[in-house]
Amino acid sequence: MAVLSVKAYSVNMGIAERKERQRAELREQILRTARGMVMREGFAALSMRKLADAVEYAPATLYLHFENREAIAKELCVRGFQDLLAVLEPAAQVEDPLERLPQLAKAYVRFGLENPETYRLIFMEDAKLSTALFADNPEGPGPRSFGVLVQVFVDLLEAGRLEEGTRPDQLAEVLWAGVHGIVALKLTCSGFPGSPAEELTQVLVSTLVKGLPGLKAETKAR
Amino acid sequence: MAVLSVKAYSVNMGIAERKERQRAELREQILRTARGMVMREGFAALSMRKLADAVEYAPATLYLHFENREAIAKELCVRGFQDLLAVLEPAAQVEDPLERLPQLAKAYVRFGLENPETYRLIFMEDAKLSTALFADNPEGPGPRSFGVLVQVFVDLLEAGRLEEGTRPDQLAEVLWAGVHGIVALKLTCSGFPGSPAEELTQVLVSTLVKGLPGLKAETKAR
DNA sequence: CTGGTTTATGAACACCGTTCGGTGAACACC
DNA sequence: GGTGTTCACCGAACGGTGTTCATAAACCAG
Repeated sequence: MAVLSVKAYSVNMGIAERKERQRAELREQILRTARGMVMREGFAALSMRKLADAVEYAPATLYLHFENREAIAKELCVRGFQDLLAVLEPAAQVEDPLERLPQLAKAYVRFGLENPETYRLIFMEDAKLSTALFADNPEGPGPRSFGVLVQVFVDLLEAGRLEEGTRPDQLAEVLWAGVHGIVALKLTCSGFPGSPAEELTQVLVSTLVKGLPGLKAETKAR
Repeated sequence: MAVLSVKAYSVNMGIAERKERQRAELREQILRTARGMVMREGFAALSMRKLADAVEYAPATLYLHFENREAIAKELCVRGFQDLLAVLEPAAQVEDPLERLPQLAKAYVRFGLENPETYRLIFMEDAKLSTALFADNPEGPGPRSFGVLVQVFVDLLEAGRLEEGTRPDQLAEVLWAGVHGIVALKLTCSGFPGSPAEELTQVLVSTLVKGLPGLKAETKAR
């Protein structure tokens, strides 16, 4: 009886494991397919029916794995953000903060321009999506990657190279706004012909660091 | 006969004028209603059917005045941009460029946060929409308002207060990216709790102008 | 083999943007 | 005044969307 029970238990577990695995596999396949469609045609072009067609299931089946379309978007959001984080990682390793800063900025902008649809999904689609990255989990990927930016200024501050009382978090947020602005404008206002994003990134960083080049504060200089 | 034809002509004109006027009025009413719906519930919630209901016409009638939904969006885009321009106008009048700069930035950010749905429509919805503001007309409202930003740095440069060879257009674009980034992040990443937008704007401007506060360039400061 | 649980689905609902053929009223001409 | 024409307007339809639900099939435990 006890033995039988153990056997049944182990068999159950094997079957349950396999089922669980298959379930996770299908979920993964759905996400992979969805990701491909979003990267190719943008999130707006991702329809549940086309997605179901692509994975060769009925549309209703998708709802056994995701609450709705937005849940898929959220998941893709998280994964896209992880990719962004991965791109930032190498730059974050640079020791000198003043060297690290332009590298981070450059990597960020490059990611945005090279993965436009992913970037749009993460940062430009819906406020509810980025919530999954920031508000939901306290130590989620969102705050963690923001921490990378903050660290630049913390390091500068701790080395006594920045004025005391300066707030690293504010500087980081401004930097973030700057690089995001560059990416967002390039992605959205394609009609406006400005300088290349790389140049702008350089100008942004160097101006943030050193201020306006050769600025004379006097009102009248003559 | 001649008189009759003149009379007919004048009557025709009167009728034609009235027709034209009524046509323009309806078009305007559609746009006003659409604008209200967008400002209240966002562009995504604007449907041709609801819009038709609101103006008390059949959906098909809307297509007698606009090619499609996107054409309405484009028109709303242009009008929203004019509002933005109007908000920027007073700040643009400030004489001292170094005083004008923070005022422009402040006005811009304020507009974005006070008119979130309008701002989203203009700058975050679709690349095709902003095309109507920039690429389409060479001296349209888009380039004109960008010129306001450029002017700040042109003035500084012409007064000899900026290093020669500095490119005002690039600085203006960076500034634009900065304020746009602040607005966009606040609108989209509402889950992320950062500093208030006004503070960020101040930090952005002062950092762009003066550089990092008290920065020491030496790698080792001890 | 039986009963119950999980998994998948077809059909439906309520929307959406857009098109098209028809209708009726206002107009122009004789 | 009668007649032909133009034109704003609309009902209905097409093909699409996200989502739900009852039904059926597959599976597995006892």
